[in-house]
Amino acid sequence: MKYNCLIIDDEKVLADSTAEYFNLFGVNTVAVYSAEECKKFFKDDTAELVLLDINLGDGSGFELCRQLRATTDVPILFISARTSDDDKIVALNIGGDDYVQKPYSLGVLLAKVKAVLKRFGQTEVKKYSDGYLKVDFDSKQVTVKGGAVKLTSLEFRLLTYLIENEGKVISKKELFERVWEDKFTGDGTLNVHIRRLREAIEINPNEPKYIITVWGDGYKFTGACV
Amino acid sequence: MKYNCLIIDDEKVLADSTAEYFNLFGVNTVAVYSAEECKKFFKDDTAELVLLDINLGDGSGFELCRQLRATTDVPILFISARTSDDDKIVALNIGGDDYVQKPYSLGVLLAKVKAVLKRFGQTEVKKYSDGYLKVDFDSKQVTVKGGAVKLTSLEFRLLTYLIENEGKVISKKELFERVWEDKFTGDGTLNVHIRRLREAIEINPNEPKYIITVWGDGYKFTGACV
DNA sequence: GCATAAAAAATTAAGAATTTATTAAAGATT
DNA sequence: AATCTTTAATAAATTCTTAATTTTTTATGC
Repeated sequence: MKYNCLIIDDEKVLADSTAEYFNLFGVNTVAVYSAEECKKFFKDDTAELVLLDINLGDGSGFELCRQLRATTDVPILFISARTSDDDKIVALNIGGDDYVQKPYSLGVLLAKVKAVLKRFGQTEVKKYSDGYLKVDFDSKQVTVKGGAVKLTSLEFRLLTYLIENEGKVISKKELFERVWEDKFTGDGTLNVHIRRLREAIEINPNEPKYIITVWGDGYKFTGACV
Repeated sequence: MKYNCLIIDDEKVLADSTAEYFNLFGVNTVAVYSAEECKKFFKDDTAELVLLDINLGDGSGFELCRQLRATTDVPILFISARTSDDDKIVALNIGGDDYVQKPYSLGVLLAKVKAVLKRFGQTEVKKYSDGYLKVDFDSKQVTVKGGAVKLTSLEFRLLTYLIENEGKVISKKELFERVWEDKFTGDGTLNVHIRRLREAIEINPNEPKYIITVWGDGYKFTGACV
C-alpha cells in the first residue's frame, strides 16, 4: 500500500498523535518506532514522504537515511530536538530534504508536509507503459501483452531501477549498490536475474529489446520498443 | 542567464553577504532588494531556486510569491524574522516550499539550498554533438550521420576522454593512465584502438578529421569538424 | 634540395583473455 | 513445503592484445 507519509520516531506518543493529526487532515500517514520497523515497512509498502527522527532507539536516523537513499528517492524530512547547526548540515548533506526542529507545531508541520506532497506528488512517475509492457510501480504489477506476469520482489526492484534510469547504462556495481543494497553476491547472481527478467518480459529472451547488455559496462533499459 | 539562486531581501547587507557566501561555495547566486527588481530579473534571467523575504520595502513577499507562481514553478523558500505559526502556514500554502527563520545560519541555509538544488536542479544531459557525430555519455550511444555506431567499452572510454579534453593534445602516457588505468599494454595496443575508433567515427579513417595524430606527442580530438 | 636512415605511427590478422549467457542444483527464506 | 536467491560449472560470445609488416614522418648528411 502507498501512504502519503511515514513517520519514524521512537517517541511513540508523539509519533502516533502526529500521525493521527495528519490523517485527520487528509494526509494518509502511518507511524513506526524504529529503524527495523521502517525497513520492514518498505519491503511491502511505500510512502511519498518520510519524517525521520535522528535519535532512534535502535540506531541513528542518519544511518537509516543513508540506507533508504540507497534504494529510494523519497523526500526525507528530519525531525530532531538537536539544535546544533552541524546536525542540520549533516542531515541535509546525506540526502535529507529538510530539517524540522522539535518541538514542532502540528499546523506548521502539516503545511510543510502538504507543500512537499504537492510538489512531489505530481512529478512522480508511477507507471511505465508501452503497447507491449506495462509496469505499475504502486501496485507492483507487471503486464505483458495484457497478461499479468509474476516477478519476485528482487526482480521487480531490478526492473524498477533499470526503468527509472531508462536509456542510461547502469554498471553492475551500481546495480549491486542500489538493488542489492551493497550486498555483493557475485556477477553470476546478476546474470541469472537478468536472464529471468528477460524471460519474463522480453518478446524473445534470446534477443532482448528492453534489457540491453552493454558489454564491459553493464545493462540499460530501452523503452518503447514496440 | 540562468542562476542557481536568487535572493530577494530588502536588507541589502544581509542579502549581499548571503549571496557572496553562496557564490564562494559554488552556488551561483544574485541578490535583489525589491519585488520590482525581482520581476525585472525574471524578464531576462532565471533561477533554479528563490529565497524570498516576506517583508519587502515595496510590498509583501506573499504577494510576490503569488505572482511568481502564476508563471513559474521554481522552488521558493521564504525567509523571515516573523515567528508566528500562521505566517509559516500561509507561506507554505500559497506555494512556498519552505520557511527559514531569521536570523539564519549561513552554513545551514547553504546546506538546505544545496539540497533543494540537488533535487530540483535540471539534470544536464551530457552529450557531444555536431552535424555529423553525436555522443551520448549516459546511454553510451554514438551516432554518425544519424546511424548508430557500435563501440566497445574501451573504445568508448577512449573517445570520451579525448572529447572531454577537446582541442588538447593528450600524450599516450596520459591515455594509458586515464583510459587503461595505468595498465600499460604497449603502444601497439593504443594504435589499434585509435584505428578502430577512426574507422567507427571518421568520414574517411585514412584522413582523420576528429582524432588527430600529433607526431611525437599523442592525439587530440578536434570537434565541430563538419 | 634530395636521398637515406631512423623513429613513430598505421595496418592487419590471429589467438589470448575477458565478459556474459545458460543451466542445473544447492542453499535460504517465508 | 514452496518459493526465491545464490552458487557453480560450462558454453558462447565479444573484446583486447600481440606481433609482424607496412607506411608515414622526421632527421641527417651530401
